Amino acid sequence: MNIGDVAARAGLPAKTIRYYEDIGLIRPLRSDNGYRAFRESDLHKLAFIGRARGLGFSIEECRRLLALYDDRQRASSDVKALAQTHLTQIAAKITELRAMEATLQTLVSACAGDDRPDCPILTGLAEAKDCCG
Amino acid sequence: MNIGDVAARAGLPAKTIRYYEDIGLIRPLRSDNGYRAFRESDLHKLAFIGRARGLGFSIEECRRLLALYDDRQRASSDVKALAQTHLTQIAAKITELRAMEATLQTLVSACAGDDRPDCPILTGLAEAKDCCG
DNA sequence: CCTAGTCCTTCCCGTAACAGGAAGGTCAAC
DNA sequence: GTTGACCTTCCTGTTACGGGAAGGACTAGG
Repeated sequence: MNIGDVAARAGLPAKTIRYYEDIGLIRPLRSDNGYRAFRESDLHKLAFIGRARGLGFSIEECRRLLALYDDRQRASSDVKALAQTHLTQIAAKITELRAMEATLQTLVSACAGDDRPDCPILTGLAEAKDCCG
Repeated sequence: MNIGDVAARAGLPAKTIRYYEDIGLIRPLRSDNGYRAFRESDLHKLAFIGRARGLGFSIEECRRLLALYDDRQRASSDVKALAQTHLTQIAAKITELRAMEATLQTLVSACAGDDRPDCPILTGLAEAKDCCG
């Protein structure tokens, strides 16, 4: 398989796949013409990475997940710990975003949004309030 | 005021303040010794930017917000539109994160997390399911 | 006056995870 | 044999700074 084929099948841009090879996530073979020659196992790994990335795992976390996946002796507790940590970070991010959303929604709701210059959003940003830490 | 003073008062690292000058967000004066000489108005702007960043506005959005703040002729609708757009993006990000959270939570809950190798998290990532698009 | 310590300056590299694009080799088809 | 679609490497740019080096400036103490 050439890179275009795996890109289509894994749902990843060719650029991304080359990048993953650069950083050592995958190690495709090479054809005589210099083209990357992907095996089914490479495609499988790329799909795995793509799904992990889709769940918000960083590249380094993906690397660890792949290592655990390859390790038949792993303990599921190791995988679970990794996932749980990530889950906690996601929850924290959601909390942070919701706080932003609430504050901003308050400011936006207070703004007339007409052609006059008075704007509670701007004054809210200009004045130190309890709003933003 | 030297940079250390504004940094303390605005709650921003000196590095960040220099960066903001680099990209033209602020234009402090210079003392004879070459030190940046900040006015109260510079401090005010920095605090404004700090709060806007705290609400998740990008640097370019902060630049526009500052321009609107400086423009006494602005229409509050312009400010509101900017904020509303950002609010929509925040909401979209929250939705995305919640989807990740739900999927990942399902996988984590299904994982025994013991010393055995069987792991639904890994198999979930390895198999194409409806889970991750 | 000298020195130590704390401030300030500029400059350059590194981050995460790629995207865009240039310059050029390869291959399949007409 | 010449398009056109593919592939290659390499280099730059992105966001919003942080770390740290090399060196000048200022303050307090002896």
